[in-house]
Amino acid sequence: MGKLFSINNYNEIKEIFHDKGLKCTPQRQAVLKVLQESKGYLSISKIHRNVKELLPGTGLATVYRSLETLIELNLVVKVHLEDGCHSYAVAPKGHRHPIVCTDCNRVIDYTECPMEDLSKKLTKDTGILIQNHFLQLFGTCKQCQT
Amino acid sequence: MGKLFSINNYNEIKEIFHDKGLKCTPQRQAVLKVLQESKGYLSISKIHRNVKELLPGTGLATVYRSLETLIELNLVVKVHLEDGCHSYAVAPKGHRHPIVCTDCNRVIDYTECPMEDLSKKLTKDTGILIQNHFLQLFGTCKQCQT
DNA sequence: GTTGGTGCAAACGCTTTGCATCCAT
DNA sequence: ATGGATGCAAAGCGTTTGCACCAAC
Repeated sequence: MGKLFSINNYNEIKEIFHDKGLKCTPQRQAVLKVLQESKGYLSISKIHRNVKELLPGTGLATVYRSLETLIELNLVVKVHLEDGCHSYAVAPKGHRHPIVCTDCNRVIDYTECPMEDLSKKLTKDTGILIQNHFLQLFGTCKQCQT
Repeated sequence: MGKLFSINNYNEIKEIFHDKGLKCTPQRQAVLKVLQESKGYLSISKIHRNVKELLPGTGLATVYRSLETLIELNLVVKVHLEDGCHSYAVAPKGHRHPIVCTDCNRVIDYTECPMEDLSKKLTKDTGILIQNHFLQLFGTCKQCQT
C-alpha cells in the first residue's frame, strides 16, 4: 500500500522504518498521523478511536504494537500521568518537558531544561551520578484561566 | 489489638487515624512499618511479602487498601517508575524529590527543589500557572559507581 | 454493640500473546 | 515468495470490588 496519509516527512519516516528492517504499514502511518495532528498527549483509547476513523479495521493490539515500534524509533514518546495512566505524543525535537494543563488536558512543551544545571550541582552535592530524569509539570494554561 | 509493631511515633500515628475516624489496625501498622524500615521505594508485591512476614494472613487487597489510606493521610507517597509500575515509600517531611539508583534501587531524597525558582519563570514565560510538578531523578549512587 | 476493616474470590480493565491470514517488500 | 505485520480472541496481570465475617472502637 502506498502513501495513504499525508504524514509529515513521509519519505524520511519510511526510511527510518526500512533502516531497521521494519515495514512502513498503513496502520503505523495512521498512528503516527493521529499523534502528529494532535495538540497534546493522547491516551491509547483515543488513539485507537482516531486511527479507526482513518483505517476502520485497525485492531487495538495493532495500536499497542505500533506505538511500541514508534517509541523504539524515537518517533513517539510516552508520558506517565498523575493517575498512573499513559499517554503518547510525537517525540519532540531535542530535550523538552511537557506541561499538562489539568483543565483542558492540552500539553505545552517547555524547551528549557532546568536539569542541565541541576545535574552537575547534584552530583557534586550527593555524589550520585545523574543519568536520567523525568520531569512533568501540571498547571492551568492561559485559556483555562478564565 | 494493641501496639503490635514498634512503628515510629506510634501514638502520633494512631491519632492521625482516629482524627479521620479510621481504625489503627495491625495490617495498616504493618504496611507502614514495612515502608519505614525500607531504605527505598517498594513495589506492592514486595510490601505484601514483607507484611506477610509480620502478619501472615494479610491479603493483597488489604495491602492495596492500606496504602490508599496511608496516602490519603499523607503518611505514604506513591511514585511512578520508568516502566509505568508503581512503588511506595514513607512520605518525606516537607517537599523532596527522590533520586532512584538504577543499580541498587535505593532512593536518596533530594531536599532542594529547583521548581521553586522555575515555576515563577515559567509562568512569566508561558503564561501557564504551574500548580504541581512531578520530578524524579535516576542515577548511580556512590556505592554502585565501582 | 456498632461500624469500619479484613480475607477471599470473583470481576475488571488494560495490555500482551498465539495463531492463522495478509501484505509490504 | 517470504517474512514481518495484522486482526481476532484468548490469556495475563495488576488492581478493584462484593460480601460475609471479624475486630477496633
